[in-house]
Amino acid sequence: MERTKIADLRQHIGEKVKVQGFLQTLRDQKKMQFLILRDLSGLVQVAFWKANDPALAEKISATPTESVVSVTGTVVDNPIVKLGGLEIQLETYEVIGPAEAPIPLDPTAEALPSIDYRLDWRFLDMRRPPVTLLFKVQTTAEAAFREYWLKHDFIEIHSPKLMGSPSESGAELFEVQYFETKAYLAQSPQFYKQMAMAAGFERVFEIGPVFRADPSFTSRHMTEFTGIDMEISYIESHEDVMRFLENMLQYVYQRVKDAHDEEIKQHFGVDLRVPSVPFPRITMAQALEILKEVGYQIPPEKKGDIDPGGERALADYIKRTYDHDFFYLIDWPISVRPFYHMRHADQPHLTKSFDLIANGTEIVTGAQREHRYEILRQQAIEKGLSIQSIQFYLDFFRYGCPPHGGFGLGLSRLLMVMLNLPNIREAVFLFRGPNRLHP
RNA sequence: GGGGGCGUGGUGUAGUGGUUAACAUGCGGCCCUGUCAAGGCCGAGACCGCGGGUUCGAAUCCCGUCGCUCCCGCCA
Repeated sequence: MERTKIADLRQHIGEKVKVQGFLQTLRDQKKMQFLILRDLSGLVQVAFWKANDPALAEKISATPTESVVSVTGTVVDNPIVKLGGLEIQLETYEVIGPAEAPIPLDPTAEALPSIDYRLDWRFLDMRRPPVTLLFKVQTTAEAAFREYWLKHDFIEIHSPKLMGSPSESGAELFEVQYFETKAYLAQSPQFYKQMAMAAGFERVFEIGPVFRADPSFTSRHMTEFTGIDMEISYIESHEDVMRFLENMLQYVYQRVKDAHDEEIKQHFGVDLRVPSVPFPRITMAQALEILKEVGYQIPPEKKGDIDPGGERALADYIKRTYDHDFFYLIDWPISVRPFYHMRHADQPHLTKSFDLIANGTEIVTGAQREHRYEILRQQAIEKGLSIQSIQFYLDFFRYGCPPHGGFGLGLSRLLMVMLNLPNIREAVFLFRGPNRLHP
C-alpha cells in the first residue's frame, strides 16, 4: 500500500490509507487512544478504540513519543477534531523506528533549549516545523536564483576549493595537508569566476562552500558557509551589477512568498515583503553625513569605514525615509577594499564597489573589477601583495578580458534576514564555527 | 584577539548569605464518557560547571579555571 502524505488526507475521506511518520503525542485514555502523527507535510490525529484489540492497544501504549510508526486506517471526516476536522480510524499499527525515552531534545516542547544544546542534537531540533520550513524556503530561494540566472544566459561553474597558494590578502585561510605539500581552502571563488570572464563565459554563477579561518564570535559569522557568487561581463560600472542583483532578489523574494507566505507568517511571524526596485543607494560620503545627522558616533579608528552599529543606524534611517529594508552602500574608499576593485576614474580614492545591507545586516559585497592588467598589477603592489603569488591571476588580464563585475552573497545571511532570525546558526543545516566542528 | 553576560534535576526557569533548593515541562506508575496545549493523583530525578578563598554558615560574595553566549575587530 502506498504511503499518503498527511497534507493530502482531505482528498481521501472514506478511503483506507497508510501514513508514516513520527508519533508526536499519545493521548492514552481508558477506552480510547489518540495518536498525533507528524510527517513533513503536517499533523493528523489517529483514533483507536482499545476494545477492538486490547493487545494492539498495549503495543500503542508502549510506544515512546517520536518513534517512527506506520499506520493504516480509514480517513473519516469529523468536524469535532480540532486538528483539520478529520482523523484516521486505526486498523493496523507498526513501530518501524522506535525512539528511546526520554528523548534529549523534545521537538514539540514550547520552551526551546539554548542554541548550543540545539546544535548538539540538531537532527532532533530540525524535526521542528519552523526548521523544516526554513530548508524548504532555502530550496525555493536557490531554485529561484537558478531560474533567474538561466533566464539570463548564465553558465554555472564549480571552482576548486583546494588552492595551492594563499590568494587574496587579508582573509585568513585554512591550511590543509596535501600529500607532500600544503593546500588552502578557498575563501572565495573570486579569482576563478574572473577567470571565467577571461575565458569569455560572459556570465557565470556558482553556489558553493566558502571557508574563512576567522575566529569570529558573532551571531552572523561561520567558518564554512554557502556562497552565492556571480560575475558578469561587458558592464559599464558597478551600477550594472547592482541593478541585476536587486531585480534578482526581488524575483527570489516573490518566489518564496508565492510558495511559503502563510507558513512563514505562521512559523516565523514574518509578513514577507517583496522589495521594490531600485533599492536606495547611499554613497559612503552620504552615509557619513547621515550618521552625523542622526547623531551616530563612528569609532574614531574606523577611518572611512562604517561599523555594524553604523550600518544598523543607516538601515533605520533608510527604513524611516524610504520605507525600504534594503540599501546599497556604494563607493567605498580604496583603503578598505581589495586591490581588484576598480576605482572611479575621476575619484581615484574611491572604488566602484557596493555592499548590500538588508535589515541592518551586510549580506552582499560586490564591485566592478579592474580588468586592465597594468593598473591591476599596480594596485596589487600598492596593497603590498606578492605579485609572484598572484601572477596566475594577473595573467587572466593579459590576453584580452572584458570589463566585468559581480558579487558574493551569503545564503544563510539572506535566510536569516528574510525570516528575521536572531542567529545564523539557525539558518544553516549544520553550523561550523571556531568552536564547533560537530556534529 | 579585546570586552560584557550567563552556567541550578533531561530541558526551560525561580531562588542574590541560613529553605527538606522551588516551579514548569519531560520521564515512570495509577486513574479518567472522544481526547485535542487533554485532565487528575503519585513517584523518580539537581550535592546549584569545576577548583580555591571569605564567613559560624555560600547556589548566593571574592579569585582562578573551563564551557557557552552576545558585542567589537573581520567579513558573506
